[in-house]
Amino acid sequence: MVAKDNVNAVNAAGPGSVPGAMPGMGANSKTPLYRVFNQFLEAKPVFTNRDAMNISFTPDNIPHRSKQVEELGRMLAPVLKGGKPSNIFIYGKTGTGKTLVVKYVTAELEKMAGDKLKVVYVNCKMKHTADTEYRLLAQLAKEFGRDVPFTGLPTDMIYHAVFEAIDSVQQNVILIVDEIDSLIQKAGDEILYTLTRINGDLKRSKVSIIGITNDLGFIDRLDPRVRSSLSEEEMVFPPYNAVQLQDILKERLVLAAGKEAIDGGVVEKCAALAAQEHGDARRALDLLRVSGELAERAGESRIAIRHVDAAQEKIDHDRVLEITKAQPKQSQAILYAILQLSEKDKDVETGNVMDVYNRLCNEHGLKPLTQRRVSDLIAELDMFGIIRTQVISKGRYGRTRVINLSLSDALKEKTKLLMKEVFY
DNA sequence: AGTCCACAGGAAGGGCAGGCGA
DNA sequence: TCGCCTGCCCTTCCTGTGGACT
Repeated sequence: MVAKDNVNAVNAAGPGSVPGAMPGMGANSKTPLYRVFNQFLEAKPVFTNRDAMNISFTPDNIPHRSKQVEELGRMLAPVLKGGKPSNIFIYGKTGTGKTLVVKYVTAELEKMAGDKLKVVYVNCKMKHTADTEYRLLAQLAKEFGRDVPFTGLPTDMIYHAVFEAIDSVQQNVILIVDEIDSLIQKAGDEILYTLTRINGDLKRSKVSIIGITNDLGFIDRLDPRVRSSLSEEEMVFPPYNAVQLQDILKERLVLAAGKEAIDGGVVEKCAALAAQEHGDARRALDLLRVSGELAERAGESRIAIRHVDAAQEKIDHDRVLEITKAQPKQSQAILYAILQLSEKDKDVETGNVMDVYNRLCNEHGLKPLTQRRVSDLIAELDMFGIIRTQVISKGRYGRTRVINLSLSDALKEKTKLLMKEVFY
């Protein structure tokens, strides 16, 4: 194990020395870490501009989204004459360029409008940032220069602080609420009702809302009053096809690395794999970026097809293992129960998961949760994509959830090992 | 057609932690 | 210090569900 070798290297270096330090820093050129760093420094990098491969990077040109860019531009243009644009509701699946286009258009608009416009972006999926009514309001207050505690104040006080802050200067405000469905799921649609009517309480400023979601059925579940005011204008972002994804990747490669950094077929493969997942550009970029990183780590200066295969495996592994590690112990016990049951080739249903879970709790001194709570945690695991569940009726023998693991065999083994580490 | 089962899942609320102002 | 507020995790209670069984 590398970690063990490094510990030995630390001990061997003696007290006060820096393990694997670089030349000029008291380096010991024989330590394994020194060789790792040195190899990295000497290797020709695959990506000369790593930032361009990042999801959050906003390029000057967004391929295959010019229609949406222009349409959104036209909707927001009234700002330039001091008018209030309509509220806009945007939906489309993950990785279809919604956030990118909105950020790009509003940034360009801000350049032209100057002080007359303030754009505020909040992502409601960011845990502990804007995922509840209170936190969203606190985040808004902060954006407008009011410091409020992250908990403790009555909600009406926060509302007041936000209204006052927005109205302190005459301005047009565009409030971008990304992943808006997460907020409504937790906080209800009352907050949207208030926000869409905020202009009635403002004397100097005007606020327009751009709501973004990848839940296509979200708008139908809203209160009709909120629906009509939030979606004065609507935009739909269709998924990219494989050819469009190739263009996106090629454009980013020009900025990040150059065509000489990849073998033929690499871009095509990344695009094809991402196109299988509802045309997700984010997935395509991730695949290419991780492929490049794997190539670099192997000391190679070109990305080959085999790096893409390895990258796909790695992305799935990392995601699942990271989620699993971050789960509370109760959730881990439920997942472990599902893993054990699926190993025995038994029908995995809520009832027998409860049995195994209760046994695990007894063995490990955990206080078992109620069936109601376990049911929610199973639904959560489903949401993370670790398991797939389906509610079925067995007639006289009741209704239940049939649970299947959606992990490859290799990943199942790794997850099982991880669970053993946690519980034994 | 009515009954039954084993849950799913919504609603309400308890208990705790953490923060604020008086 | 105390009362009040929010977030979060959880339980309790309840209604709904849908296909097999009677």
